[in-house]
Amino acid sequence: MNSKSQYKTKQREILIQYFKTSKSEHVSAADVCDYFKKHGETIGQSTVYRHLERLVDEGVLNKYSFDPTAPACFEYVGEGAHHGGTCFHCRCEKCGKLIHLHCEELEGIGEHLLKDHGFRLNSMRTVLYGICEDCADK
Amino acid sequence: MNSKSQYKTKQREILIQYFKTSKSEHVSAADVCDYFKKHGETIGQSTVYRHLERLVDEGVLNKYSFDPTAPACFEYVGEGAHHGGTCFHCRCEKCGKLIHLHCEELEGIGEHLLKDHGFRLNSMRTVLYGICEDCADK
DNA sequence: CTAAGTGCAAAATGTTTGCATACTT
DNA sequence: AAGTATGCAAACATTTTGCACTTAG
Repeated sequence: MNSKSQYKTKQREILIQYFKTSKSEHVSAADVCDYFKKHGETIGQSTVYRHLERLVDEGVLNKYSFDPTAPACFEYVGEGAHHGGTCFHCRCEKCGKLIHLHCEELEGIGEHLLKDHGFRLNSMRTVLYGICEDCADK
Repeated sequence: MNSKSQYKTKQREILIQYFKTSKSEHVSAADVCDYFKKHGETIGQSTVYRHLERLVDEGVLNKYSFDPTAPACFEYVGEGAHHGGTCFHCRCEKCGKLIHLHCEELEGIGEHLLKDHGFRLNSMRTVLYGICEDCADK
């Protein structure tokens, strides 16, 4: 967690601002690029990746990488309020939909794993696979 | 989970045999290719990927990926129902160790997900990531 | 004979890197 | 001026796809 010294640049400011105001929990590097374009600003993808990586290091963002195929996504977790608890992701094996879950009952399994199995769950990185409601109906 | 009809080909036989006898829990697509080469057999990478994907669908293999950068790994989990209850896998992010869990408490989350979130969990395919006891001590 | 499987090479995807230029301090 | 940051394009690594050929049934 080494927040290296850095300059205050336009790109960094906009990028952080975007995450702060973004409600989406699944922001990808491409999303960031699009956002800049839409607002008449420019940013190179390398810059995006470099910032994202650093912000994850700094603990400002969480990174979720599930599938090597799909793009990784990022979520703002900086000093703000945000969900106090663990966050889980469910991936539908049929349609590929990603579901973001904040659920108290699920949080219990983290504690359970630690107490009974000595395993410190990283919910950030864990994905629960299965079939979503929509696909199950078919 | 549709085990489509398929022909019995040399490639498929060797591939399955390899997984059955392989103790390694992290076999990548590249590993499979290497194995074939070492044994004087040939297999195209496309064929490898196509088989792997299908075998995962069939529940013969378990697939997990940590990093979008790194290759996905596969593990043989057998064809039959084997272990009676739900079986979860925990993967240590540090040492890569894979822990097999049979735990009633964890089985509850499958039901919970279905009831409260309409999500039909496939524990076969799900991997819980985190830090194992040994690594946490350091 | 037909449908499925195979292999090669090319394409697609997501991410990283090299390097010359521009910006912060 | 010194040290970062940026952006483009090229490089990378893994996985997927198009297509002609082969093989199992």
